[in-house]
Amino acid sequence: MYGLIDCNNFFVSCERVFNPALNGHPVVVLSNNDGCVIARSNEAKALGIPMGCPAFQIKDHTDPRQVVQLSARHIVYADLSHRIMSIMGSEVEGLEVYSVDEAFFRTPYDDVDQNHQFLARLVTKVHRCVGVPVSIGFAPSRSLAKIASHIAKKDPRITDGVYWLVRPEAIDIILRRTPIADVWGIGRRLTASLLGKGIDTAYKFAHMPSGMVRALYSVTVERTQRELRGEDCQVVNPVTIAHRSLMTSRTFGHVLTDRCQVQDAIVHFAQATAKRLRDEHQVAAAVMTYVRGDRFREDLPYYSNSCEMRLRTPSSSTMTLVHYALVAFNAIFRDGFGYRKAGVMVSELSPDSSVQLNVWDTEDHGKQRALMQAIDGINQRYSAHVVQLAPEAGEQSWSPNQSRLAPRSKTLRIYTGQIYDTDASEDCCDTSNDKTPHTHHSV
DNA sequence: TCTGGGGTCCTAGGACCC
DNA sequence: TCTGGGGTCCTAGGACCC
Repeated sequence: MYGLIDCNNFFVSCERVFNPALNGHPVVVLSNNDGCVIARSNEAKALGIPMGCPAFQIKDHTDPRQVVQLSARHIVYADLSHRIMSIMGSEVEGLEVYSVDEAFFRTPYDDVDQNHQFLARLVTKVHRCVGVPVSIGFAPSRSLAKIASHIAKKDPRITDGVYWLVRPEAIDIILRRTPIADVWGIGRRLTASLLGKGIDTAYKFAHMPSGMVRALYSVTVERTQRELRGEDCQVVNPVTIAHRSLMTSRTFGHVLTDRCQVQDAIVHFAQATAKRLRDEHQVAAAVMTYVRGDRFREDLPYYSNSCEMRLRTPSSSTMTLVHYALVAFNAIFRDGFGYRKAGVMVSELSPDSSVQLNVWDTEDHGKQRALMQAIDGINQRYSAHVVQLAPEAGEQSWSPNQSRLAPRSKTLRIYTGQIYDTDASEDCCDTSNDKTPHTHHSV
């Protein structure tokens, strides 16, 4: 059987770890540009604030002064996630980290009650050690475990945070109560299509003829259907497996028209992507740059384009990737338009241990690799951006807005040996969101 | 005034091959 | 008048996820 551990209101719960005064209040965490709501506390959900709600629309749902709005601090969330996954990894077999706040695993026992007791203790342990509340569901398939974990989270009668779906009669009852839109893998388009055919519950979907599902939709949808019938056939690609592509992109704090400013951003994104690639010990055979205008501004001409470059030899060198990202950028940049977002993506990744050198390639890859290792080493030893290839102005014109970072007094806390200092300067609002937690000393 | 940032997989259709 | 039948590979775009 499969279990799914799911953190409750994850980003909000992380903020509450560092500021317990937030408990009991409606709290939302905002996306990178303080744009939309990406996490809500139960109190915020009760006020009717939907997921993905643009921040400026919160007032449509409630008095915005009632709601604590916080800029996201993904570095902090990633660290807490890592702690939770470490605990899980040491307690269960076959942990598949599916996202920052979710992981599938194999339940350790054959017996349902034994599993239940074991997992209830695990819920308590994670909460006690990390401070983040979690829920666990378990069932014969991952899709059913997902439904079970939602029930564990939502139903207040489930006090120990664990819910299981194993007996066929129980599964039928729950599937009849589950709206088709709540099924994992059934998004907006499929929901609309299925509703049009009178399929409004997970139960009706599970009992459609398989051949019809396959013919109307795709193998993915058919797999989802089989999962609801208790068959284990979902192919999960956990993030612990190597990425197939990596992307760095941002919405700018405001519309940019100057070529140099957008180019600065591209250089920054390419550098960041190259570093992540090296951290994963992978190389890329293709680099794509894209730019686009502001899709919400109807008063400006909209332009959007992308260009992909193939590398002669797969690489993770910052110099190489920046070079190709800029060649692509120069191919698509047009004067006279406003730009609101841009990004760099690398794809066709492979392990860096097996780079096949191109006969016609004249670049010296050995030297580049040694240089990259040296730079990464210096940056790791000192602070993140001591050595950079391209000069970057202190204040980047494209920096996203992040005006709602938790105040320093609320974030600087000693936490099991680490000090988080997410807002280095007390007076000015530092918009850089790349601060890493520094380990100053053990406590 | 203000609308995120990553990822994955699948399918259809065209180019090309024998 | 009559105009094959498979294959494979690649790409763009759609749909989904958190």
